[in-house]
Amino acid sequence: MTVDDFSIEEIAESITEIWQLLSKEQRKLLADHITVQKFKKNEMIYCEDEKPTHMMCLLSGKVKIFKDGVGGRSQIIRVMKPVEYFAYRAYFAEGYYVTAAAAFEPSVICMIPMTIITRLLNENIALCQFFIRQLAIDLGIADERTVNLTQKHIRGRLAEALLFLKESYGVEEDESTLSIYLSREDLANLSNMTTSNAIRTLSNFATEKLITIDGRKIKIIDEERLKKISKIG
Amino acid sequence: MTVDDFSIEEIAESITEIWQLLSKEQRKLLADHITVQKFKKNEMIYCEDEKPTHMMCLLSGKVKIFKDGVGGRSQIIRVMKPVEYFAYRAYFAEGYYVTAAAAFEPSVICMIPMTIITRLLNENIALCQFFIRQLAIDLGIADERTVNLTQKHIRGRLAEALLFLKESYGVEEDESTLSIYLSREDLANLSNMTTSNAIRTLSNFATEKLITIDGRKIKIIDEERLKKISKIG
DNA sequence: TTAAAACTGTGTTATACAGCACAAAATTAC
DNA sequence: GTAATTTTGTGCTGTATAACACAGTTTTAA
Repeated sequence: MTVDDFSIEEIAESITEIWQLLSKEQRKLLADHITVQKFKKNEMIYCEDEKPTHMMCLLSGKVKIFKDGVGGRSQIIRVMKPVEYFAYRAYFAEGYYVTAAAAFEPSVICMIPMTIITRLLNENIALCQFFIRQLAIDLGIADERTVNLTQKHIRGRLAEALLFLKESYGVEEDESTLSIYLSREDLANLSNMTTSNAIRTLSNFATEKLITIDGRKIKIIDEERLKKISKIG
Repeated sequence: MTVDDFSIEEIAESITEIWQLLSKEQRKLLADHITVQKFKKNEMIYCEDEKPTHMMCLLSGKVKIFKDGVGGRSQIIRVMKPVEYFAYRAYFAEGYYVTAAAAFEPSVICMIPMTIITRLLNENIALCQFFIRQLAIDLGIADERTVNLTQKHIRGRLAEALLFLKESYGVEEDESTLSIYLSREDLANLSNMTTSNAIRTLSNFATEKLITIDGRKIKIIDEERLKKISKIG
């Protein structure tokens, strides 16, 4: 049995965090309703104000969750890496999406109808608790982020964004080059600043030998000083 | 049977949203472990970095959830009114409080040990779903708020705060005076600005006949224009 | 292969907002 | 009831950061 080139075993392996919580029948129910979808670079996955129908699990690639604000300025709220779940909040809150999602890179996403999740939730306490934990963690991060984005200065915010990217997506074999290559604009949208200021501040960091930049490749040289800059704001 | 002057029936009536989800034995378990605590005006309820032990339900009074940021500047994250639940997020996320809570006014709070909640969660799906819903709603609000606080201008943020207070705590008999009397500093901390700017912008709003101010009493006169100011930022 | 579009970089200007100082008023404490 | 403290209000100054303009570079498309 396969779903769009992926065997159900492969998918189960990927979504093991949820899969292992389920009974045999529940797994069957899930397997029968899973679909897999591919997204090109920069393709939208879902849009703000849309009605949520599926929970998603990123199988491969990288995804941003963002929100368009005043004057077309976009704010990246969080980023997803494999294998993380997203797009379920709005359904649980019985509302519409307040964010949008797009692929940073070509991505493969596993889609599970929320109606199925709801059915499973009615008979599986462990699954309920999985979502409680996830939501609680994300809410804590959101509260932190609100204060950091509003109160820290530009250097602190950019330093934080770089460290955040390292933590989220890791580094290449050299142990210091960020594994994600973002445009300056995305970097700005992550750190709540204009593109010009992201460019300028990034150059300053390079001059100060905190990082090196080669196009979109960013190498973190002095993580300790970056942390300090991020902390003091 | 009473808990600090409150009969268990009175408390049950207050926390009905959770109470009605429970079986007879579960109610007994809860009732046996509930305590009630009173807080004076401005008294701290819990602090950042503390270990969470109890879920709380505000029975009467008004409470702010806030976070101290860079340079002692404090940001109000959300406000609670009776009968709302709070202080449970950190426990679910298996971490410490990332926020603090304090009483705006003399408040009475019902405390339920998280260990009891956890036990109940293991046997009560409806209760699980209650928390999933609450957390999902709060996360949506947090995401909205992040963008509003970072991107809107000062007037937009203050207008939003005033409307938010009206929505949260309602108005007095005259249908327009906000039922909560905040210091200019709290108003500033709610809207992410300095106290001086809160004062100034508030006066401007009064001059423009959007509101009237009499000490800490704020009367909303032109809600439509306020909404417009809040929306355009 | 060339044209078009998107991205990156830099300098200049404009401005929203913070920071500070100080006075008046209101509240709290003794 | 008087002093001390906190809160409110106002003006002035400084600065962080947005906004704009433009040029060079890279990527995409036809």
